[in-house]
Amino acid sequence: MTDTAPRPTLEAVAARAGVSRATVSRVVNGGDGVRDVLVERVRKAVEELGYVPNQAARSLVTRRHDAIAVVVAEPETRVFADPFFALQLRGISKELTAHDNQLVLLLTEGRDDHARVGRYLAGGHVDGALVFSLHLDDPLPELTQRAGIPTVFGGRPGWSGDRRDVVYVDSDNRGGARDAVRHLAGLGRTRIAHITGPLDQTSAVDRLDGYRDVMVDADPRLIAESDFTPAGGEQAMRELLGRCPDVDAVFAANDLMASGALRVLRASGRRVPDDVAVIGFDDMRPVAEQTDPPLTTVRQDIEEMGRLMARLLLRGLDRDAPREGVGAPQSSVVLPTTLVRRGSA
Amino acid sequence: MTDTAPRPTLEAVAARAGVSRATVSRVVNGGDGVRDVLVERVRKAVEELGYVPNQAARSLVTRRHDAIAVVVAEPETRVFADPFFALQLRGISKELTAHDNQLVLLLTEGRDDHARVGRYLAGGHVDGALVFSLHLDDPLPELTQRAGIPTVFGGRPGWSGDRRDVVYVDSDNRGGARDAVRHLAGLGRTRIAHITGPLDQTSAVDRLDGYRDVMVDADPRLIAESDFTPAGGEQAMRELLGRCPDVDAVFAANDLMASGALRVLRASGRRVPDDVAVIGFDDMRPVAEQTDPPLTTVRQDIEEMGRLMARLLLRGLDRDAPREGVGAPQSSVVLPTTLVRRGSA
DNA sequence: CAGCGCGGTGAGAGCGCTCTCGCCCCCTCT
DNA sequence: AGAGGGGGCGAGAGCGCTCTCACCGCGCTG
Repeated sequence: MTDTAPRPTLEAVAARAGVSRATVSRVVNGGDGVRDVLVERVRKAVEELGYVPNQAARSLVTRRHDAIAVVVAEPETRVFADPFFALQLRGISKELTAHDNQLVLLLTEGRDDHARVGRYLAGGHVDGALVFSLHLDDPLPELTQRAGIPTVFGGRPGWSGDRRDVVYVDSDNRGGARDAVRHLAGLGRTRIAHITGPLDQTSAVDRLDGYRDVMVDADPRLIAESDFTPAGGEQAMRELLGRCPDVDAVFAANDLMASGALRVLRASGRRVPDDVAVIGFDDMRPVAEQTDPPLTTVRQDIEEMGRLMARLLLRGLDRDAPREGVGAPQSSVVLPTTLVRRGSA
Repeated sequence: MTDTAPRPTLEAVAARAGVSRATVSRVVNGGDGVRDVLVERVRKAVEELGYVPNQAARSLVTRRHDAIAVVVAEPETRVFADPFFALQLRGISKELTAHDNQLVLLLTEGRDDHARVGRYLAGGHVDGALVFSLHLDDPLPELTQRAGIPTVFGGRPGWSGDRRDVVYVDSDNRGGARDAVRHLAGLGRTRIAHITGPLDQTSAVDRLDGYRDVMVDADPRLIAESDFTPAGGEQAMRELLGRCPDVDAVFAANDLMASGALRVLRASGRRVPDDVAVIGFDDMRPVAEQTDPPLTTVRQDIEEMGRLMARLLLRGLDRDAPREGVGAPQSSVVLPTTLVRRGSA
């Protein structure tokens, strides 16, 4: 933990190369309009001195930071504790890195933190924000809006229905759910139950809608509201079994709940998929592949979602484009899902 | 995505409050040595104008950034895809937030990225770094060292043996492993096998060492080298069963491998824990609780590790302390582990 | 051959903030 | 009551960079 040596400045490089600061600056930022001889000389000086531009000084004048905030609200840290978020983050990171942007991670817990995040975003530390806020009543979207900072959401924000300028990236939750339920129907199942996620999250709502799209007049008793956890899945499955002992298929809104359902089904003496077919959602490998039988599920390309979010945001920033294009809203993207067949259905 | 309105500057606040820039600055930074009347007036002006300090300008002169880099190397993104890393990140985030520091996340993939990270760290964007680099040959430690930036490692770095000034936070992998194996021995098991992680990671090595501490002259055939994945665990378990059909206990270096081993054991007709007792490591809930039977395992307080890393680093930065304390190496911390008994042993 | 244009370069003015000084005023001490 | 001291405040000099603008010299045109 040694103290850092005094870092060389532009001035120093200029002196060594025998040119002006302006020229060094030009070279460092691309070198257009500078004779090759000088470019070479400056490069050499930079190399020898180990010069690295001071980002603070640069930002001060350019008003750019080449940094993007990724905001994750506490409720999401559940999501965050599963690979879902990690993969998304990885996608984001890859894309940002490719464009020389830094990733500033903001995790929030509760109300106070929202204020803090708002202050941070408004503080002009970052050029844009990627926000994970899948809850209906989340204040985050409002917040970034007010901070006047370009934002792309991960997952459809709950209140976005009426706002045209909200940009988000989401999986086709509804379509994926439809595929799953259709697959079950195609298997000849008729008593198809659904275990929902928490209905204050758009993803859960959309999956339920997809289920309803296919099961147009489903017995309402075939729907059990749950919470995306394995324990919740067990609980919901027990309820379903109690209400409708004749259920012959279950579509759970995520793999975790499906795994819980699987256990309950087995404990009840039912065979999967023979007596009851089961489909999950997410394709969380560690879970889906380890269940018995392995879980048939709906896969979404999570890493791609992250990458896309970043891409959309950066494009929206549109830094080198004609002025009028700046901050122009991109349109949202909904990524397709695919059904992954394993043993459970 | 509206363009940001021109943000008010210190100057503007000063004008509105009828004081000098210096006074506003004083108030914004704590307000010592300013009369209450003025403090109040400035506060009001700040409020009305919605003033937020420009961090770039501030950093330019203070040479502080109140930002910490968290560096995760690609090989770790495996780890990263499990809750382990997410939790650690959460701990880090909490601690940093509490001290008004930002978290800049750097994920690296391959050699090129190392250069990039090196440049970034050297670029003076952050005040310190938290590095996850558990591999024996990892260049990252070297890198932060050269960048002259205070660093705390997550997990004992491979080459740290001879370096006194390396600070890290780790779990007591060796002790935890000892506890696990002792527990198995206490159960009366004598043919206790060990499935290792990849031995280029210190955590895997340490767990193996712990195993050996107890099984002083263990049959070498009872040790199978693996890779921390479920598939690897299956493979290793098959090998073990082939070599030593009489094995009556298995200590796997993580839960994922233990879950794989469990499956193989069951497939081989053995009963767990009756015929073969199994213990994992990590206490990755989603895995450990879902196996059949639920996995007995060694828990580490992951979030606390993260928090501790951040705390150690911030303390090392020691910004407000007497000059001589700055950058003083803190000592490393090794967190205790606890055995969590479930059904498998 | 004068004049124009243009690519290439340097000088210098900030960007918004912190921090050191020095000034002023008021309070205390003798 | 005068001198000395100290707390409170403002002036101003940068921090390291970018960017505009003016300048210089060249080759070209008329």
